[in-house]
Amino acid sequence: MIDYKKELNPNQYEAVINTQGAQLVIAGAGSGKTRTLVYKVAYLVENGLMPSEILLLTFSRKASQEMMDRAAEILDKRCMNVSGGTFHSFANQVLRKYGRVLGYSSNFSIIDRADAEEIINLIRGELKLNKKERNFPKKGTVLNIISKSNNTGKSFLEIIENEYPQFIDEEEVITKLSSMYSKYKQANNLMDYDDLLINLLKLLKNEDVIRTTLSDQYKYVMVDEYQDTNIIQAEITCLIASVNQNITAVGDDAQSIYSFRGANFKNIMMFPKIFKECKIVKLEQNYRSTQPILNFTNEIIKNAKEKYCKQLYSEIESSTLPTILSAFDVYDQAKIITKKIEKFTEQGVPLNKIAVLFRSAYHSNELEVELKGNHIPYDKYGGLKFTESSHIKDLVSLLKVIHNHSDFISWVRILKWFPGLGEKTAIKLATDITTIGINELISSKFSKKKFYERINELHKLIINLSEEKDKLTNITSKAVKYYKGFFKELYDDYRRRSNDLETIKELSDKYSSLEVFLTDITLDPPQISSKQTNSENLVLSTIHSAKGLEWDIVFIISVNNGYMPDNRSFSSQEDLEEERRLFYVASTRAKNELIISYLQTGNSRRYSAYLEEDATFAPSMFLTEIEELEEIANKEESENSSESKYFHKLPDKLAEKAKVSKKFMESIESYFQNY
DNA sequence: TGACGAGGTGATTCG
DNA sequence: CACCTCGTCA
Repeated sequence: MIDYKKELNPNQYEAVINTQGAQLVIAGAGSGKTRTLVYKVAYLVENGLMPSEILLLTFSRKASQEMMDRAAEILDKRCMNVSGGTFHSFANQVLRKYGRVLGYSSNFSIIDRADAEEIINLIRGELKLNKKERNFPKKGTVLNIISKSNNTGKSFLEIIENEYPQFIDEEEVITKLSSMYSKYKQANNLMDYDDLLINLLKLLKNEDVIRTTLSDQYKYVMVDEYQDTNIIQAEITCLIASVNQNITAVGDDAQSIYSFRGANFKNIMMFPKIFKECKIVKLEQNYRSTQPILNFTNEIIKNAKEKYCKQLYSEIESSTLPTILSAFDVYDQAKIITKKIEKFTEQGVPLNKIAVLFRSAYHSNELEVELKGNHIPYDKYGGLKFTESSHIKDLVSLLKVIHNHSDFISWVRILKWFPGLGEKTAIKLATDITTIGINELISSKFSKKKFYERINELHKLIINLSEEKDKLTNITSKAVKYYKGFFKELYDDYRRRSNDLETIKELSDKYSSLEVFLTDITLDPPQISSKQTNSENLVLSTIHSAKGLEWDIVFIISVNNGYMPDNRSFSSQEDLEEERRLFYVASTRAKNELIISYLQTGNSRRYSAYLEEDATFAPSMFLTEIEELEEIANKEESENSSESKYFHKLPDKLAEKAKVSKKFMESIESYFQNY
């Protein structure tokens, strides 16, 4: 028996024991949101619900797994069997079962972003849109437009007008391309990430039997991170709860950071309107950070243009203020941060209690070099995933072809391994293979004699491996062995990459079905390449990937205009507001110490396109706009050499002289050009 | 016509 | 690091 009243504060307690009808929990950063959900799972199970009758939808698979583990710890093992996962993985489960209704067979494949881009590229080539005279959007851009339209319900025209006005004349062609893309996926039994959600919604909307069956099964529905759901997910949520209407949505409007994926925190505001008599509970006490850190984070969010009143407070006192330090440049910053980390470890702080956060994955490049040089082990989250590196995509393509012999995109990729066989020939051969069939191709008319032997050999291997019924590692091992025959020719740095091939073998070890393995690595791509990652290491992470996590000491680096906020966000107020929330999320990860660093010098070209011409490289507006900064944070200059005296902003008295100097420089430019 | 290496460039963020 | 473009060669 768990004493819920003792374990939880009054608001958390209320959120847990209220199990009838709809409930919205507005949970500020660090307010024990996860704890509340964990206890709620336990409470529901303890009070007689079958674990399978509870649906727990979370933002990442890891998050739901963790919650179930913790619930199992405080109650018992039954909590492990709660239904749950991400919206995407839930959609996958449902569609494997009922996808037939929509014309998919149950063994449909899920394509990742790279596959989707390849298909777009292919169609673009077919439509002869890749001519360089024509300034047609790149494949990634096309996919962004399509995906945004899917996830927001906005028309292509609207999106192009707002975000890509230079392509306004291409709207018609993009529409054409998009419909060909859909047809391609249908014809090949493929779904992309958006299709999973769209198709699930379609099922729930159009099929009364399926909707009723499912929503009857789930007696209680819980959705975490509701501020980061998009309109499709919100509708799915409502329909899945439509029979019993017992539902808890948890979220924080101040932490909405996924609008690029169509997330809309207005879902939170809509929720109580959709479910009548919805109870609203606010969790405002922060159990994570010290009061000085909260003073700082409250200031960040205070400047938000659209906000919903909520003032976080903490009972954790501390005399340590957040630190703001300025570094000369990225290299200087890398050195300073590394030194500080070393100092902390000397004081006995374990490395895994420290994290370095940044806006974009590549912002940590220089720091990573410095850390390696000083033998500080780290794990990096965010950015390129393991499965997105090109040698892993190679290998996975082979596995995909073994699973589905007419996977066109993967065939193209594999065929290009053969020396002398490029894009065009690969497309021709792959077309033949997937239309005529490889058996027929091999046995009869084969136009490209040159490659006959090699393709025949490859074909035999594929047939062989797709009949392999034993262990999945047998398949992956043989696939790796075959691939290694090309590997060294394909990559100069094959040594560095070669470990990853072993990792794929190890990853596949846990699986018995190739289909499940391929689905899993697409829906939940492993982040880190070295499998021996352990929790002892320092954490480097993008802010997005740090969501929901916490560390004793948090560094946020490169907090400059152009980096944080990212240069692209300067074009719209809304994007800028999201960047602010991002900075807020980053800062609220810190428990005891928050250290923010900005650069004095850098590449102002990064964002000058969006600002007035003479914009200088400057600390983030999110720092400079805080008026009481001096009182709530300590400032530190880089101790590094005399370089640190560099001014990031030209003193007024030098402005006139700077003009003279610049003019002179420009006047002599031609001499040197013609030199 | 197609393959392919060299060289430049510019980087969101995630399922 | 991945993508794009360009020049060269078969």
